[in-house]
Amino acid sequence: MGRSPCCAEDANVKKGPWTPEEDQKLVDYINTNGHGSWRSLPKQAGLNRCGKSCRLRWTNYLRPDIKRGKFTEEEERLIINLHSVLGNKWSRIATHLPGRTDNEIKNFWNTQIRRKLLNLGIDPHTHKPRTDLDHLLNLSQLLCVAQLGNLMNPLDTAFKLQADAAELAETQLLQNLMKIMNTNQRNPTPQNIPINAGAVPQTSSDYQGVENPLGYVQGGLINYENLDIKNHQILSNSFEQNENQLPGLVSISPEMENMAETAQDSSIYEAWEKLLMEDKADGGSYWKEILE
DNA sequence: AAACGGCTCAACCGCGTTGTA
DNA sequence: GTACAACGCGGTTGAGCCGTT
Repeated sequence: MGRSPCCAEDANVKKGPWTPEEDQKLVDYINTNGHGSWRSLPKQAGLNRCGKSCRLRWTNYLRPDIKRGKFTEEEERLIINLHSVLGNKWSRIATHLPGRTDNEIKNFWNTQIRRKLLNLGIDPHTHKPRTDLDHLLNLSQLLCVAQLGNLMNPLDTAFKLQADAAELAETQLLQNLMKIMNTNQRNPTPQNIPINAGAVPQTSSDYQGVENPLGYVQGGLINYENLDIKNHQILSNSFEQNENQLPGLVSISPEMENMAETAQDSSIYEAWEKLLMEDKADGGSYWKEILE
């Protein structure tokens, strides 16, 4: 079934940034009459805009309960946790952050959180450690530093921190490999399919506990706060606590999950090969020992 | 001071969903 | 059950701001 494009009947409707006068008209009208039908609102409010544009302006900017200013750390944690469960369901995420709009959260995610996670070696889509080659380029740099660090005074904290980061990256890679090995050894049976694969929680009780951001972060998701490489605050204890608890919490369709798994597997093998080559070139036996 | 590039965020676009006749 | 209108959502765009060269 086709649908006519929004405002197609009136090609002369204004687009682009709203003026203060337009804002005032919209606010005055909604305060007096409520928004009612967005389609008919612009005409009644004396605005040369389409209803969609009015709705967006109101919900994302003019609504009185909009919270302005920077996101707090608490909000940031909550967004990450909710995103790990809900994916890009920005409006669903926004319902848990009073005063924040889906658009605002989406922008915040795309411009800041996403980059932060990438820098920490975490895939922002899966919330799992990255295993792509770009990341491995950084990894090999870290490995060099780590090896240097071993030669230096162990009390040299800057080197030690970077060495910790390298070790963390290595362990995460190893963990992924182990996972793949385990998966490949078993025949895929329906019991092996995660119960929640492809399912998006429909009620708040479906992600009970997620709204307790601290509990969730400490319990399952990588505690990226403690991995804040930028601020040199890697806490190896917290990693030890979490290293066996990297849950597949992202809800994607089974087909997508299979695709992602396959793609991830091949890049992990490539990464693995690269690390072995490097290890061999260094005459080391680190990975051999781990495997044994 | 000017040019440039990166970043932010308001706004738009297109599609899926829902409601109604 | 079908057709259509309206709404809502997520992805994308682009103007403007800001820092760097």
